[in-house]
Parts: sequence; structure tokens; C-alpha cells
Amino acid sequence: MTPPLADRVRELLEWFLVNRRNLPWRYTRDPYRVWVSEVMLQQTRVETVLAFYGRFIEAYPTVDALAAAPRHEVLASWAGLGYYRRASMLHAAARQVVEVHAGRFPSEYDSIKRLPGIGEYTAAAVSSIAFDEPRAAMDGNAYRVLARLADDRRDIRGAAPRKALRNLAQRLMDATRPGERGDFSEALMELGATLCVPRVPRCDACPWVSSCAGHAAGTAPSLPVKAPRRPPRRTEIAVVVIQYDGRALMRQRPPDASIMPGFWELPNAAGLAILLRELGMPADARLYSAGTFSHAITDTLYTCHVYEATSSGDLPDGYRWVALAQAREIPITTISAKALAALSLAEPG
DNA sequence: AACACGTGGAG
DNA sequence: TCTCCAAGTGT
Repeated sequence: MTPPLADRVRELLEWFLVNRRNLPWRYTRDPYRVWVSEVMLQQTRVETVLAFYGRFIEAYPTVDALAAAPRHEVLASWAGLGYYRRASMLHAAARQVVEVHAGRFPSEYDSIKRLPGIGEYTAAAVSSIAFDEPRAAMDGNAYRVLARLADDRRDIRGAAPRKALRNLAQRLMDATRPGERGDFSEALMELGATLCVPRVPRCDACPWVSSCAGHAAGTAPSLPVKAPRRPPRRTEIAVVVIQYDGRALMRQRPPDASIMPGFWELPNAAGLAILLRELGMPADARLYSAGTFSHAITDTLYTCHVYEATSSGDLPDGYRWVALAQAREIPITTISAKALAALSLAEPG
């Protein structure tokens, strides 16, 4: 008699064989390319990553190419994708692979896990997909699918339920045949991303519907249980575009800034009066209002007021004139890119 | 353990 | 418009 877990694996893999989406990172087992895709996919939707992955791989086809690239260039490639620390860590890890592993991506789970920006999920994903190692990759999809399968109604943020679901995933992985471990990792996530989605699962099409305890109990749509998040803080911000001879006044954020370190930005402050004072401009300087937009960063919702001014002539401390034609080649904060776009001076990164 | 870190799409 | 939240990691 076949063990039930092996049956579940077979059902999932048969479904995946037919319903697998054709994604660019699924045409290779090159650990470098798998790794780049997994880092881009951290907390980021497939549709979003698709707009970046091809260009990134074209610019940096190998780990050596990435390691050799200047840091600001890698950041510019990442501009608009979010969670920018990922780009820094990816770049640092590439240099580590070149220096510590002689340019060959490590094949051992523990060595992979030690690289910056690679945690338990990414290490397991690369191990299973690129090296066929039996490591269960637990992302949000996997937790949701398995919480429903087991009808686990505990708060998913707790350590105990996470451990239980991890163990279930690992038992399924252990029942997966060699050569199919990467497919199992991808299939479990694919099921969560396409059918076993939050709030409105399509159980009618699910290969696991007949063995799903959450479906039987009617709890599937509300699983996994998660405590509500806190409401966003709201903040006003004034941004000013000061032009001079086709260039705009900008400054570089400090390398240790918590948000978008090393990125360039337009002059901005909590309010217009503060901003003018910081720039050494008269409080009654002539400004044109160029509109307002909102932008959320994690739990903060910014309302951004954009102003336009002509140059007062002198260069405030810490600022530089940046050619607007250059704006695509340097990393620019999203708020500044949106402000420039509001004036049709440059498209957002 | 709790929190900070981006962005865009869906309902 | 608003809320939720997606292929997580580091501190």
C-alpha cells in the first residue's frame, strides 16, 4: 500500500505538470538564476517580478557579472521593485560567492543559508529547485495551503503552528522522489498562488480537495488565522523640484538610512516652511504647486505635496545638480520619481 | 518576539 | 478610497 503522503505528493505533482505557469526562471536550474528569482519574489508578486527579472538577468547574466557591477548600478536596476535591502544583500552575496566560493554558487544548504539575504525559505527553495535537495520551502503560500489542508485554526504567527506546518511540509517533501523535489516546492507554492488563494480559494479545481480538512469543515476561506495589523500612520511631506539648466537639485540619502539607503532624492521635508529653511531659501520664495499624490511605505501613508521653483543660484549643503536625462541611471527614491513624473520631467523608475 | 522594510493588485 | 496582503530577512 502506498503511504498517504506519497499519494498527496503525486496528486499535487500531476496537477502541477498540467497547470504550471511558464515563468522565465523555470527554464533553468542554474542556481544563480534560481537565486535571483527567489530573492525578487520575496514578498513580491510574480507579475511585479516579471517586469524586472529579464532585464536584471540580461544586465547580470552570471554571479561574476553581478559581483563585478558597481553597487549604484545594481540599486538602479532594482528601483521600483521595493525592499531595497534585498539588492544590497544580493550584491554583497554575489561578491561573497566570488571570493569565498571561487565564483561557484554553493550547493550545501548551510553554505547557501549563510549568504546575506538568504533565510530559511530562500535557502530551502534554492536547495530543492537548483540542487534537488529534500528541503521544504515555507513561504506564505505553503503556510496557507497546509493550514487549510490540516484545518489548523491557530494564529499563523505563533511558533507552534508554524512548526507543525513546517513538519507537515517536510514529511511531504520526504515522500517526494529524487528528481522531483524542486517541482514539489514550486507546485506547493503554485497551488497557493493560483487556486488556494487568500479569502476566495477555488476548491472545485484543487487536486487536494478530497483530503482537505479545511474544505470539509468550511473553514478554508478564513484560514490561515492571522491577527489584524495596526492601522497605518499618516504623514505629510513636501517635495520641491528646483531646476537649473536641465538639471534638478538632488541629494543622496545616507548609506545607513533605514528607507532606501544610498538612493537620490529631491529636497523634501515634513512641511514647506521647514523645507525652505533647510534649503536656505526665503520663506516667501515663489513656488508653484504641482499637485499631490499618496505613497505608502510599509505602515506609513505619505501624502506628498509637490512644488516647483526656479533656482536661487546657490547650491545648498549636501546637494548636487543632477541632469534629468541621467535620472534613469541612478537609484532615485520612489517619492522623488513620482514627483518628477508629476511634472513630466522623467518617468518613474 | 516584534518590528521595519516597498509596492501594486484585488475585492 | 480603503484594507488586505504576496515566492521573507535581519535585527
